[in-house]
Amino acid sequence: MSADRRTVIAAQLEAAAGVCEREGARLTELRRRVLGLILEAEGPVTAYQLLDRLKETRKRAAPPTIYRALDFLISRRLIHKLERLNAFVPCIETGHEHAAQFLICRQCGTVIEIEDHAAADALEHAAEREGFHPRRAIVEIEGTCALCFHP
Amino acid sequence: MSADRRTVIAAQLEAAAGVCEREGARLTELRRRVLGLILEAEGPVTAYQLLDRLKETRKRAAPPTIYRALDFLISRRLIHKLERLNAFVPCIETGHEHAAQFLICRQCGTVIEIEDHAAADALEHAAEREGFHPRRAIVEIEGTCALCFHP
DNA sequence: CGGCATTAGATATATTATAGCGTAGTGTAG
DNA sequence: CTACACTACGCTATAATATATCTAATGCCG
Repeated sequence: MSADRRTVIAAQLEAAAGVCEREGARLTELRRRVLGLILEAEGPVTAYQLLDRLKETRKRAAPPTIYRALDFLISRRLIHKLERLNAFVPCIETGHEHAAQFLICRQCGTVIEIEDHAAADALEHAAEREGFHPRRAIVEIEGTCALCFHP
Repeated sequence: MSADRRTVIAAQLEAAAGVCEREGARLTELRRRVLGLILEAEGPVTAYQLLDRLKETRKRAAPPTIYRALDFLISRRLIHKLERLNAFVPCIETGHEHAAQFLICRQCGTVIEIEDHAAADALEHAAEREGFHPRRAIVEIEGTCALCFHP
């Protein structure tokens, strides 16, 4: 990993620590380490991939270790779960409520997070027209990314 | 189950048979039975729930039996998979390509399928602005349905 | 009928996720 | 400072979801 990338990740971890502190949540060593592993990953990473990596430095880690850390990080909006992939990625907008939408490339597996308010609003209105009170929208669009697309 | 409901389900099965025949796909006895079980269910139903029900009449059914039938039904657009729930529901618009969006009530578990073109278009445009070529959008909105909502 | 493709049976195993209970650390009211 | 409540974590087991692989049966088409 480049020095630049390490610096960026360190800054993201500090930002996460700030978010947690302001909200009275404890970003423990374990949780910070798991968040670090997700930030280091090049793309979506599964719970058991994280577990394998975590075990390199924390031999006694078991599935609940990872799932509890993931639950915490999701509850603090520091990461997202991609339901389609059963995998996890960092939030682009650390620690804030935001409308998240994901573009998943079927060729290369790359995932791009976007935040499109027009689409989010349209979905909210569509739900409300049914008398439904939306709390969270899962939006995962599968297709081909710009780099993989050859017409 | 009411006689009315049985009639409706029989009609839905016939419609599915028609769709398959027109497309040269084989709605075998097994696949028809699994689709029937999904139509009979009051709400989303998991693969293993289906397997248990299927076993009542087909003792030798095993997980691959169900998963293969589900894959077929999804490929023919006769059912949807809800990624958030790992569960399956019938399509409202049997056998046609359509923009499907789901409203999932956290209180009662009811799932409502809607088809909102404004939201679907907004998502498509958002994806295309990233140079992405969307093929399928997974949209599952969690919240509270009209019946469960008490302000 | 014979050959090919599709479907289904059968067994095993992989992958993803949670339950339940005990222990240790942390903050805090008394 | 200490007893209590609370949270986090360790640990073991197990549940729930899904797929791989090989073989047998079935249907289709020439």
